[in-house]
Amino acid sequence: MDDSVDTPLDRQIAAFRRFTRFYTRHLGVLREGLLDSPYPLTEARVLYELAQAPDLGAADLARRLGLDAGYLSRILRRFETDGLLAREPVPEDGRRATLRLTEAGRQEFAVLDAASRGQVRGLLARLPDAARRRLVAAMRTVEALLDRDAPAPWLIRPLGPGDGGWVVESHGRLYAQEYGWNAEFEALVAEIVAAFLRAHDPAREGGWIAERDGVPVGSVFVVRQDARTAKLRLLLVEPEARGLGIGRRLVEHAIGFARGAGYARMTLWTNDVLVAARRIYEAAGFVCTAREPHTSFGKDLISETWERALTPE
Amino acid sequence: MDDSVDTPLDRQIAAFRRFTRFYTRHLGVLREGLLDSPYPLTEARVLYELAQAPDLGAADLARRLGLDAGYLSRILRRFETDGLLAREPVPEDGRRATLRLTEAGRQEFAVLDAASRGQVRGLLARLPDAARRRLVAAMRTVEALLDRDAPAPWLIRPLGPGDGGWVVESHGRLYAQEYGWNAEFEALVAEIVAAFLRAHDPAREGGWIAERDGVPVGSVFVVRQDARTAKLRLLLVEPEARGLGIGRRLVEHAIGFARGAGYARMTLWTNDVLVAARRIYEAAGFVCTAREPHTSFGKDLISETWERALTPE
DNA sequence: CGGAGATACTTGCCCAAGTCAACGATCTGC
DNA sequence: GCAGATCGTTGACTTGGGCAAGTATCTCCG
Repeated sequence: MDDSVDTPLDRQIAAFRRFTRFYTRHLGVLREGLLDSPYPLTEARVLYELAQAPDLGAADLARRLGLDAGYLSRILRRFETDGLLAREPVPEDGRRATLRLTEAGRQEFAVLDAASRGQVRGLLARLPDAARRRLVAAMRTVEALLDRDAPAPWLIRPLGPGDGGWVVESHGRLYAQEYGWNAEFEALVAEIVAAFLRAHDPAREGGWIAERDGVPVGSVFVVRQDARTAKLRLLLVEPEARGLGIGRRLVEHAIGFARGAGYARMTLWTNDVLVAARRIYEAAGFVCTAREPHTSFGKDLISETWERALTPE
Repeated sequence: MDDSVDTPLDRQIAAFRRFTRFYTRHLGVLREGLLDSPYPLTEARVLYELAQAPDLGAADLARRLGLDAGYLSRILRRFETDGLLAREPVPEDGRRATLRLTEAGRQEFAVLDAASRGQVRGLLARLPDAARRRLVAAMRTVEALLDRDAPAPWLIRPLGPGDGGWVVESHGRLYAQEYGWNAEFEALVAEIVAAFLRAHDPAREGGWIAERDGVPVGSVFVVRQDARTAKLRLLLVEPEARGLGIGRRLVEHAIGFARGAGYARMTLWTNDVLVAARRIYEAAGFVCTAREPHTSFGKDLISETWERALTPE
C-alpha cells in the first residue's frame, strides 16, 4: 500500500499514528466502563476540571478542555440548575464569573472520581509492579515530549554513561544530513570521544551535555592542547533546539571552565561551512588565525583555526 | 482535595488518569487539524480500517472500532452509494459480506492518509531526533503494556549515519545501568566502532542495526580476525525489545553473512555475567573454548571466548 | 476622552454521532 | 428440526457539539 521510500521518520510517523488509534480505542473502552454514571464524558471532564482547579472562568475552562464556548455554556447552566455549581461575578471584570462547585457538586464529583479511579486501579492491578512503573514512566515521557507550548527548560550537565556515544551519534547523523560528510567523520568523532573517555584529567578537561526534557540536545568539550592552551571541541546543538542560545551558553561554559583550570588561551578547529558556529565563536571573542584547504569526510573543505586569550577573572 | 493515604499505587493511578486526560485533549487537537477533510472522524476511522485490513465483515469492523452496528451500516451504505466500497457475499456464510474498497475508495483514503501523516510529521519535526525516538519508544511501551498482544514489527538493516554512535551510546548506557561498568567500556566500544567506520572491507565485514518503529533497538557486527576467522562483536538488544527473538536473529544474520563471506569459523569474546547473551550463543551453535579472569571497566570479570565452525551452505 | 477591536458569555439553529429496539435471514449446536 | 446466536438492516430517537450572531464588557491607543 505504500509506494514511497520508507525512512525511519516514516516508520516513526506510522508508530505515532498507530498509538493514536490504539489510545482512541482504549479511551472508548474506558468510557464504556463508566456508562452507568449519569454524566456523559464531556460533562464528567468539566466536573473534573472544576473540582481540580477552582476559580476558573468559563472561557478558561473551554480553552483547557478544547470545548465550544456555546456548548460549555449550556452544560454549566444545567449544572447550576441542578445545584452543583455556583457562579460568582468577578468584581474587577464585569464580563467574567468564577465557577465554583457547591458541596453537592463536590459530592457528585467524588462519586465519579472514585469510579474512575477504581477502574484504573483494576487495569493496573493486572500488571506486575515493575510493569506499572514502566507504564507510568512512559506515559510521563509522552506527555512531556508532546506538551511543549511552554519552551522546555534546559540545562548543562557533565557527561554521563552513554553520553559519549550520543556525541558520536549526533555528529555522525547531523553532519551527514546537513553537509553530506561520510562515515570518516563519525569515525574521527568516535576516536576523539574514545580518547577522552579512556583518560582525561578532570581538573583540566571536561565534556558537557545540554539537556532538554531529559534528552541530550547539545554538547561541548574542553581538552588540553598544551599546558597553557585549552582546545574547544565537539560543539553541537540539535537543529530543533537551535535559536535558544544553547550554543552560546555551551561555549561560555567551556570558556569558564578553561579559565578556572588555569589555561592562558583557548583554540579551536572548525570548517568554513559551519556558519552558525562561526557566529557563536565571533561573539565569544574568538578570532580566526589560520585557514587551510583540505580534503576530508568525502568533501573539499577549508579548515579554520580560531583563538582567544583567557585572562583570569 | 485528597483525604486518603497516598500510596505509590495511588500516585500511579493519578499519573495514568492524568495521561488519559492529556491524551483526550491531544486527540481533540489532532482532530481539529483535519477538519477541512470531507470525512468526519468516525468515517475516517472506518475508511482507515477498511484500507488496512481488507476482507472484513461489517460486524468485525464494528467490534474493532467499538461502533454501533446500525450506525456503521448506514456509513457503509453511504460509502457504497458514493462508489468507495464494494461488498462481496461470502459463499460459506449467507449472512456475511466482505467489505472491500474500490479504486476510488483507496484514492479517497490515500488523500486522507497523507493529510494525517503530514500532520503527524509536522508534530514530530518540532522534536530533535533523540526526542522523537524516545517518544516513539515510550508510546510503544504504553501500547505493549496495556495491550499484551500487540505485535511489534522490526527489521535488520545495515549501519547508516549516526548508527555507529548509537552503538557506543547504547552499550555505554546499558552496561553502566545493568552491570555498573565504567566509562572505560564506552571508550573501548567507541574505539571498536571508530576502527570499523574508519576502514572496513564491505565484502568481509559488516555492522547491522535492529530497528523497531524507526528506533534502533539492537546491533551486531562481524569483523575479520584472520583470513579464515570471523569475529562477532557488539551484540546488543535494548531491554524494551528483549524476548522477541531479536538477539537470536541478529546472530543468525551475522553467521549468514560470515558464511557468505567465505570464513571457515566464527569466534566471539564475551563476559560470564552476560547470561542472556550466553543462551543465544549456545543456541546458535557456539561453544565456550576459554575462560580467563580479568579486571576491566571497574569490575572483576571472567572473560569467555566462544567459537563455532562455519560450513558452507 | 472616545472609538476600534478584543474578550466573556449567551442563544438559536443546525447537523453529526450515536443509541435503541425490532426485524429478517442465516448459521450452529443439541 | 428447533432454540438460540450471529449478521446485517431499518426507523425512531437522543445527545453531543459546531457555528454564527448578538450583548455586555474590557483594553488599547491616538
